[in-house]
Order: sequence, then structure tokens, then C-alpha cells
Amino acid sequence: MSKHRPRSPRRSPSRRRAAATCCAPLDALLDPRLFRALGDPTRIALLVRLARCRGPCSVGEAAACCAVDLSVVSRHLALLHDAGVLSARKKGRTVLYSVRYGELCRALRALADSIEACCPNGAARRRSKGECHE
Amino acid sequence: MSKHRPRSPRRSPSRRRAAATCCAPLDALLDPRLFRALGDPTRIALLVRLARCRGPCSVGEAAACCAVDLSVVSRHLALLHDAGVLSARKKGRTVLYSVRYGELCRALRALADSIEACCPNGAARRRSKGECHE
DNA sequence: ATTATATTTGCATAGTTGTGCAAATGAGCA
DNA sequence: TGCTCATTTGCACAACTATGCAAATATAAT
Repeated sequence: MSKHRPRSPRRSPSRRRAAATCCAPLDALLDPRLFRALGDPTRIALLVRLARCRGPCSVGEAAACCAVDLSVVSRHLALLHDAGVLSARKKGRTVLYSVRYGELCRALRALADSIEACCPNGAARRRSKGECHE
Repeated sequence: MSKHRPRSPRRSPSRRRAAATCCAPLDALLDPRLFRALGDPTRIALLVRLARCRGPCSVGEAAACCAVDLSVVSRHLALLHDAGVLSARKKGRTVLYSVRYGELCRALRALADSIEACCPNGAARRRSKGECHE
């Protein structure tokens, strides 16, 4: 997901082998940077706004959805961009942001799949409603 | 997502209308509380650990995955529980936490669906790779 | 009751984050 | 060149967060 990342030394090389195989992708998919980016109400509002725009949206236009300073909006959009949620394109003196629908959806679905794969009786994917004890 | 919540409205029947209708569910699905909970490396480590456990896991057991104080682990697990990511069950003097696989997956997929529905040419769902400009 | 184990809570603290304002940059236009 | 508009950056500050340690609670075992 995240665009350019300084490669965190998080994971230890041979961390737990036994029950690890199925959940291996989880580590990569569960990127705190993505979730942190989505963890702020103002940024969520901006993301929804961008999604509703159906197409590129300038910083000023995006700012219409929330009552914070324009500079704050600029920072939030940059952060969402860094997290890989938005793409940015410069057109003249304005910056056009748009939602990276495909990337975002793929990341979320991959995560869901990976989590599901860890579910004790997760083999019955997508079938019955109550496949997992919860 | 969040444990006790007024039942998010499913997908709108007529997908894509004036541009605003289709994204209505997004507001409900994009819950900052969930993402904030997943936005911390230690909590992610705990979640992965819990997923690997394949079944209930005590606070002490979960703590094995990260080098923070047990009290911190306790707080993180409580937070994940509040966010609806984990379920908790008390057994004697230990508390068993487990991943709410179903809820979590459903939330992520619903979110992916909802985002995709906002995509300008999102009608081609799941078909081609590059359905969306990004 | 006493002791031991599992978890939680109170408090202090260092670090991070969201915010506004003012100034700076950048890009088009007269 | 100046002028205007869109966006970003520097700075300060309040609020929040993650953390560790010590003490408190809860439950089980002796």
C-alpha cells in the first residue's frame, strides 16, 4: 500500500514458524501507516468528499467539506497521499487529488482475505453467515 | 464495526445516482475509531499474534509478541475490544481475547465495496485489473 | 486466612498530532 | 515587472497517546 516507505525493521526474520504460514501476509497487509491515515475524522471527511467528487479535486474544493484552515487541509491531503490513499497531480497552480480506488479496495480485500484465512474455520469462506465464532 | 453500533445501512439499492447517493454508506463504514485502533504498531502486532493463536488468548500470552509492559498490553487489548476488533471472555482470573474475524472481514469488505461504488467506472467490479484510473 | 497469579488502574512523562496564523513559495496573468 | 490566486511551510500551542512503574483489584490455590 504505502507509496514509498523506509522499510521498517519491524518483523524478525524467523518469527514463529508453527502457526505462522497462513497468517504471514497479515504482517505486510496490516500497515499501521494506512490505518493511522484513516484514523482522523477530518481526513475521513476529506476522503468521502473526494470520493463524492468523482474525479480530481483541488485542495480548495476538498476543503469545502470541513471547517478547518486550508493549510490543515493541505497537510491532511498530503498525509493521505503519503499513505497511498490518494494520488496527486499538479495542474497549473492547483493540485488535483483523487482517490486511488483500485489500490485502496485491493488492500482492504486482501486484508479481509488474509484475516479470514486465519479464522479457525475460515475455510468455509464467504459461504455461511456465521462461519466464525466471534 | 464498533461493537455496539446502530446497524449501518447496507448498500443503497440504486447504485450511483447524483453522485452523492452512492457514497452515503461510506460515512458509516469509514469509522475513525476502527482505524485509529489499527493505527498503532504494537496493537497490530497484538492483533497478528491473536490471529496466529487460532483461538482465545490471554493477556499474558498475547504479550509475548511485543516488548512492552504487561499493563500496556492490557490497555491495548481493551482498546481493540472497544473498537470491536476483539471479543473478550473472562475465564477464572484470566481474560481470553479473540479476533472477531467475521465482523472485521465484513466491515473491511463493505468498506471496499462502498469505495468501489464511488469509482467513476466502478461498475466493472472485480473484472478487469485497471478498472479505475489511479 | 494467606499466598500466588492474572489483570487492571493511577500517575507521571516523553513524544506525537491536529490546529491556526502568518509568512513563503509557485504559477499564471496584466 | 508587479499582481493575484493556490498551495505549502514555519512556528507555537493545546490535546492526545503510548509507555513504565507501582499499587490495586480479582480470583484461584494452599
